[in-house]
Amino acid sequence: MPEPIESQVDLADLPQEERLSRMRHSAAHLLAEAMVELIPEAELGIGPPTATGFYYDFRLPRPLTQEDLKWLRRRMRKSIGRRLPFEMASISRPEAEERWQGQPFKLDLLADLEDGAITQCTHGQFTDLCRGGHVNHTGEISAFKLMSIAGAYWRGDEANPQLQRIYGALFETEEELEEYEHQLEEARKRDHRRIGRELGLFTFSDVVGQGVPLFLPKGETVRHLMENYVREMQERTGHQHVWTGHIVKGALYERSGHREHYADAMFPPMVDGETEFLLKPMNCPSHMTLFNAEAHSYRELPLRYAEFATLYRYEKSGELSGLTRVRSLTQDDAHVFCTPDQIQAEFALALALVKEALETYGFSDYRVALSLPGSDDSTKFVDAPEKWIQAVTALRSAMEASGLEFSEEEGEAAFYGPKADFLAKDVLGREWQLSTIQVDFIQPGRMGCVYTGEDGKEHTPVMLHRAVTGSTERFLGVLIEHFGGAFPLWLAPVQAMVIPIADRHHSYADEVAATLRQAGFRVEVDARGERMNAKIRHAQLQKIPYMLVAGDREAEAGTVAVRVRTGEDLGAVSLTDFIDRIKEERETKSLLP
RNA sequence: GCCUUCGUAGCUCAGUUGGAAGAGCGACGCAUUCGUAAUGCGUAGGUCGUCGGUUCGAAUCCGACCGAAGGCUCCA
Repeated sequence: MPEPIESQVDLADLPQEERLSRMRHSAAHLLAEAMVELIPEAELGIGPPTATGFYYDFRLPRPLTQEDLKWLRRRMRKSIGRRLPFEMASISRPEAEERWQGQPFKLDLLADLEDGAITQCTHGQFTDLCRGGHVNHTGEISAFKLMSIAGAYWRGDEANPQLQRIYGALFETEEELEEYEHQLEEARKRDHRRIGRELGLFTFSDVVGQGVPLFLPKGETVRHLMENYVREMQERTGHQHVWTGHIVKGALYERSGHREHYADAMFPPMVDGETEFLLKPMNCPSHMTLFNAEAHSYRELPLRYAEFATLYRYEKSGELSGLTRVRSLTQDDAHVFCTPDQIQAEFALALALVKEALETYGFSDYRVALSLPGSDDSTKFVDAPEKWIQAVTALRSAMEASGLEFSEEEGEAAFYGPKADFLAKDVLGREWQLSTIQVDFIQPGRMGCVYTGEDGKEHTPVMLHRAVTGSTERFLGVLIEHFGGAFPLWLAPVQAMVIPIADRHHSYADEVAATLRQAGFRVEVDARGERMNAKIRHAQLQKIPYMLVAGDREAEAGTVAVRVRTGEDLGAVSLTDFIDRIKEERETKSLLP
């Protein structure tokens, strides 16, 4: 017989996170209950809480519809109204196996549980295998909504059956739920794919192929500015830029070890007689080849190679998404060859670059995840225990020296070494992995990289991999959403729109534009046969930082009437004063307006 | 790659039970020459994603393929 476990809690005493998590998990139980009623042959997977709600996975004889979601929600609400207690009980393995006979996923879960640690949870007529964490009764479940239906593999493994997952959102109050839906709506409005089209930045075409973004002139302008910024930063910090082409012999990646680990993610080879070429999916082997082209002394180290390289990765078709997940990407990649003693200083330098860049772009809120090798999976990581210890120790002490907060994540390292990944929060609070710094004790040895040390003997350098913005495409996608398309002046593809009020002001408008261009600004004149109001509206929608209205008064006085895209009206400003203002903004990379 | 949904004009979207392809915005033309978020009138623009099938007849029903979105998985 199941043995009851007392689990009364006073919800008000719990921290909000815990309270929400209990409500969300409990709601998942109601969903499963409702599903079993709707489709009795449903096979149940798992139903955990998530950051915004919960989900439950089911194997079903038919696809779910939107109508089903409505029905399920109504059924769940009914259970809430009944204020049914959630009763936890301990249960023996034979009893559990008996109860979940015909529920293959529950039996699968059961197999992983220790005897004596098997518990179930019952509310009303429904009992689920469950480790606990509920509210006291169904009436304590608050505002929720069933959001979407998605496919998900059992235990997240492609080799397992695919289940249907229902996602729900749950918050403590209706207002918070609405707020969450509002946030989703805001995110949709800021979607970089939508803004990219509206602002004429980039496009995709099935004629060219999946996952290859095509940049229109305005989008290319922004890309170029982003790259220039990193290039300038790299030059001033002792990096040397290199260039290594687009294809590489397959054999090089066999030697480096990449082919073994990433074969699935490379495009199929091009074959020329006996030789296979691959589209370059990463730069490290090319940069190590460059390193090997010359003899190196310890006096030259650290040697920092940087490249803006277009890489090609065969992402599976279902993984592609706008600019954030593409098949052709440009990496602001750098490889630093150094001695073990220099790791800490080089890491600090890389960190300084990353910090500066993230802050310049207005990502003031970011955290660092230290990705370490897992203890169990020997195939995923190169087997060289003492080198891993060395690399992890170096990275950890460098992180500690930096004073930045960081978390450690097991099993997330690259095959050749640990990584420090930078996760930045955008204005909507979403987290994006952007920059990365990695320590590599493995590849330089494999590739035969050596330098002559002070002792006159050959030594293998350590290599740091580092990307400031990661992929330009991805970073741009994130930036578009972060700024909602309203780029700061230094990045804006069009920095000012001159708006002549009537045709007779065109020549003055052209003069104004010419003067600004002379000062190095990107300016357009709206010479359409439209009214001034329409031109202002157009410039506003294009998120152009400054609108310069040019009419009789301005032409007379040699001024422009400046409207900022925030709506602020600066009134008549002399052209030289205006240029001073935007020069200042450009030089400081100001985040205003 | 897999699951679900979707694909109609440059964009956003209507299009009833299978019976003559529509609107708004944008583009273009003409008129208007205007003071801080949409001037008026007109014109052009579609092999209804592609291919095949069912049918007297397909945007509509069926199949395959291509592409997109949301997930799962992965990310040097």
